Amino acid sequence: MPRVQHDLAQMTHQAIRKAQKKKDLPRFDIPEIVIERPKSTEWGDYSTAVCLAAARLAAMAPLDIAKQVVKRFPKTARLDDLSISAPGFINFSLADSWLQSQVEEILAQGETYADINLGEGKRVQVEFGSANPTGPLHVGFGRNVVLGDGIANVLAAAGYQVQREYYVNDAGTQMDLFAESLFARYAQALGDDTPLPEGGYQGEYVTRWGKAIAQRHADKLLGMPRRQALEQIKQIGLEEHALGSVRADCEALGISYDEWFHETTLYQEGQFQEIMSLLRQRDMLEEREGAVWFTASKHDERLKDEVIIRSNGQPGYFASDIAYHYNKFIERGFDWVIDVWGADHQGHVPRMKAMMKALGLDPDRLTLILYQLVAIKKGGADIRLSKRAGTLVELRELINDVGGDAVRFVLLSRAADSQMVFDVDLAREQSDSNPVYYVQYAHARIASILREAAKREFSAKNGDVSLLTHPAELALIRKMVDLSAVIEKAATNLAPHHLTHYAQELANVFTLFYRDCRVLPRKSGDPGATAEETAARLKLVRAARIILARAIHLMGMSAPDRM
RNA sequence: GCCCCAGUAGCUCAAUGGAUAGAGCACCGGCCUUCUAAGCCGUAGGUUGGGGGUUCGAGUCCCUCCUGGGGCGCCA
Repeated sequence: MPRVQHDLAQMTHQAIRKAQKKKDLPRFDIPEIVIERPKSTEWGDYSTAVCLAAARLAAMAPLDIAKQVVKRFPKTARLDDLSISAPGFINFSLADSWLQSQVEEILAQGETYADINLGEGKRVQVEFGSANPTGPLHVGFGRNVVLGDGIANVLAAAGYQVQREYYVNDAGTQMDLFAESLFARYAQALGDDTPLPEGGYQGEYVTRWGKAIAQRHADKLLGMPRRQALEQIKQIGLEEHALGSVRADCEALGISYDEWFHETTLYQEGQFQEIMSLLRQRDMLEEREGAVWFTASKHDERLKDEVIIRSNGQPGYFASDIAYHYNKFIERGFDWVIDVWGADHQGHVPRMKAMMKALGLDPDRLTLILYQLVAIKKGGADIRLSKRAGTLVELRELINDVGGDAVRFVLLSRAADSQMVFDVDLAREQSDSNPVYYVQYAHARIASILREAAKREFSAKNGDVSLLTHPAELALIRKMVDLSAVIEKAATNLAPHHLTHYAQELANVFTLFYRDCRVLPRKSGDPGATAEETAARLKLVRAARIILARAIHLMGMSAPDRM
């Protein structure tokens, strides 16, 4: 758990304080100390610009402040060089001996080496996916699940206790409409001329599912009263088809949920009534025009009131959301809840925050992650996605063509805020040059070296890590040590896309090491490596495999031994 | 009209307010007798949409304009 930047910031702080005590520096409030990775290696491994920020406060030149800080800097075996560069940066360089020791450390700790304890065991729920279960997932929802699962992975590595949940919207009008559409296709498959309902689901898959149900259940449903038949076909469509395909897609992408939470359960056991009376007590409800409204405008003038129970007596989606979040926080006691939504739900965010206040909960305990919708390009043309109109590009189709890992990598590699254009044809064409293979290939290469070493009976056992002095070896270790910082950055910003960049960099420095440093001796001619080097490098290679596999697993992908 | 998000290399995208803005793809030129060539090396590519401001320092923060995406339902 090497939180190098964190520790350096503390040490810098100590140094400034000490210099102030000794009157080498005047008294001033120490600004936040940010330790960063400089772009060029000539500035060392880490640097800070705190002296520039302090110049005005101290009424001194940044360079002079830096000299005092360096003079008072605590001794540490971790660093072997402290330097100052104009106009007042302090540059830190990690000691080779410390870097080498990390190889042993990684071998001892395994894949949890880079984990940190930011979360201190707090219970966090990440709810993602949660598409209406009225059809197969399309590419846009692929982004949702990949982002959500990536966030969950990163938070788990950062010391949170994470629960992954899919909210199944199995109540409400969309579901009824879906049931009616499905019933029509089912009846049609049996030669009964039932028309699609107005505004019904037109997608080809509804026909397909209708046919399948007709085959499996014959005309059983046609004989029932319509109400009962719709209820039955809703259940069949949901469990056997819609959720079944969601589960299969998630599996193909390497995603598994802890809980599939059904909306309908919110309306059982009187839970919903409880919440309504709670809101009534807090004077957040009002009856108007035959409906029950949530009076968000009482708390914040900028907000609009929202219908909770429609004039037809049916609760709306917001009613479910209130009950659902009451359940998350109060019934199940999560410390923090993260919901992952498409940007088309952005207007909903302020109401959710108002709801938290109305329930007497700190709004900061609920984080809404919004990702920009995926634009699809196919055959050179932009496609407008609509599940009801049946113009979606199925995620399954893409996974079959390109593979789950490649789809996942592409969808993960962009920040949630970026409006990504997914060119389906290009993704297929370039599937061979997808960076995911570069990363996995590096892992397979490592596995290959270790296989060969075992076959030729070379062992890392007595390897002396202090022999790892080649620039390519040290560069590799530096990058491995950096994983903690990447986890921290991804966890604090809820931005797992950093992992994809890190994995590529790590694969790259490994490949350069592979090019420059022979691990196993050649069988003829110049062996390329002494017995001692082989043993030490085998240790390094094993450690590299651990860190690379960790990065790959955090992205939810497989780390193959052969390709 | 109001609100949210974005605009960075030919394309797809990175870059906790820091030093010379980086990758991948595509293009061009080299490299397999060696632990995996799904690889390596090299060349080229930029007024970070325009303008103003804050700051020692701005792709990043603020204002404004332009362009694109999304939202402003008793749908979810």
